[in-house]
Amino acid sequence: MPACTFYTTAIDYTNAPPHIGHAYEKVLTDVLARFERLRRRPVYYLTGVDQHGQKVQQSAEKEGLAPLEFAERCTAKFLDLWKTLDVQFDGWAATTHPLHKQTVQRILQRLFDAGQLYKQRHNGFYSVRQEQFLTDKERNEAGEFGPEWGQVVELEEENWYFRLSDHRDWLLGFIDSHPHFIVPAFRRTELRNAVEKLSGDLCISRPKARLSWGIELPFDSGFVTYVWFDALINYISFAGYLADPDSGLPEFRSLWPARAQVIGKDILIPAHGIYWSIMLHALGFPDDEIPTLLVHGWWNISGAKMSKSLGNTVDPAALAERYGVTALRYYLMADISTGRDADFSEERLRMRFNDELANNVGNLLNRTLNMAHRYRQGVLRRTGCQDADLVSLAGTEAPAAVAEYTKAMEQFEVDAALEAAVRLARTCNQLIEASAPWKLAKDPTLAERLDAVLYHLAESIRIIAVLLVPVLPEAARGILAQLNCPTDPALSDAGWGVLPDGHSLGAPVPLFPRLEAPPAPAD
RNA sequence: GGGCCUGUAGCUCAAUGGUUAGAGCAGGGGACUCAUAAUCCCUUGGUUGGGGGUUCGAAUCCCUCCAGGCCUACCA
Repeated sequence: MPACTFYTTAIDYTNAPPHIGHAYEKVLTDVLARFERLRRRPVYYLTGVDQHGQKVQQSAEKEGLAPLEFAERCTAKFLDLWKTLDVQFDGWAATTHPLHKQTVQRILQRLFDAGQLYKQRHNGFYSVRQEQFLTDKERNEAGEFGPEWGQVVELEEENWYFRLSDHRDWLLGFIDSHPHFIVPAFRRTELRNAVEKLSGDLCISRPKARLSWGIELPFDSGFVTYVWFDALINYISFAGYLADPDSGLPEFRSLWPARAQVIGKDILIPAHGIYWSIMLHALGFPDDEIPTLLVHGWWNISGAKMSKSLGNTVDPAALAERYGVTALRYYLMADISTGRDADFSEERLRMRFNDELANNVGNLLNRTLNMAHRYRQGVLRRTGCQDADLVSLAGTEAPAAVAEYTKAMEQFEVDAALEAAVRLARTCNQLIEASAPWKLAKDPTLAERLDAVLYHLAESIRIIAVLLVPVLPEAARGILAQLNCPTDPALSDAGWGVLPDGHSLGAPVPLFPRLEAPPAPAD
């Protein structure tokens, strides 16, 4: 076990602006990392951008920019978004970084020295316009390459290959003996079937004449390395693998293996499940240092896959602007079951925010503080009251919620974790109705019961706030501030009975103003 | 063509092969007043996509069909 919990995300390609899927993955990983911080465990969260490759080179040319300039401009959009969404990462993996290049070249040299790479001539049909080789799947019904490919020539080209298929049997055995390699489990089946059919090696280079925007092979300057040995390497290069001692990068041994590498379902096969795991194996990583891949699903737009060509992408920055970061983060974490797909809907975003945060949690805080001030000048009293409903809340329901929450978070099921927290709030609202503090306040003989109810409510809300910290860092701090509690709690503070006798509560200020639907466009 | 996933209440989802298939929201009825017209209680609603099979027992396992989604398709 490494000293530090390490999470990585896929790095985003700097060819197009971020959409809701990018935001989801980074927020999900942010929540997992913040959960570790809540537990006061060391954590390192690495995310970044993939800046090389042909599409960046082409897009840059189109706009008359140098590739780096184009990539940096797009990178800035991602960085802005992460700041907006409170995504708090520790390491930033930008593949144009010199230290990354250095590690990539060291790794390539190693594999070259170990005989894992070889050069081979390939003959095929090449589209000049699209700058790519064509395979039979590009042929149309007539068995020909259509006009969309422009001029197609038969071309012979040399390239470098990685001996992928040598490791096929190892990977099959590894998948079989490591049930937690892929989360969720059904993706593991899918991967195994794909590996069974694996044949052939992996082309890892492009001749510079065709693609110059990349990292040069250290043993053959006529080529740059293609995406796999560039982008995938970020997970270890920025974690300090093969780095010089004075590089300023983290100590690799303290991070590796990652607790989970968070990726989308589209890049499990073949990129991460096959190429990446075999790359690690070929580099000499033992089986217990091949990290878990946490494979998340997609946000679809009314059932359809989101894509630029359909024009149905969702801009996360605009959503954050319209509804606030709290509502957006909550929705992204609550309304999808980790690993599965979900339908994105602004209506559901508003609904879940209003029902669960405004009406349930927010209003609970608000009414509790109001009653405490109205009946007790905001001062809590710990009493010896042993009424069954209160004993049950303190001894059973609150601890059960914390336990359920913790278990769910450890299994990356953020939606289930949030549900546990929200259910505790619902229990508190029920307690208020059942105990009717406004009636207790009228009867001096029930003063002790009133104090006990108010104390139990405040304690429960405090615990709920602690549980909400990873998903809603700002809002949780807001709740704790109104309770006059420290705003950087640990998970251990979610135990019962932290508030002392005589504790003064702050003034109630609505934290989750209800969201209204935007006016219908007048078209 | 090969593979994987999904199909359960109007919606979003739960249910190690084991009581009468549950919860939130929405809908209907009622209560309360501390509160962000919030909350609380009661309630309507299901041939678990269809059809076979295994079992004392199936939403769950097997076969098959239907619908939707995704990956992959001798590979540079």
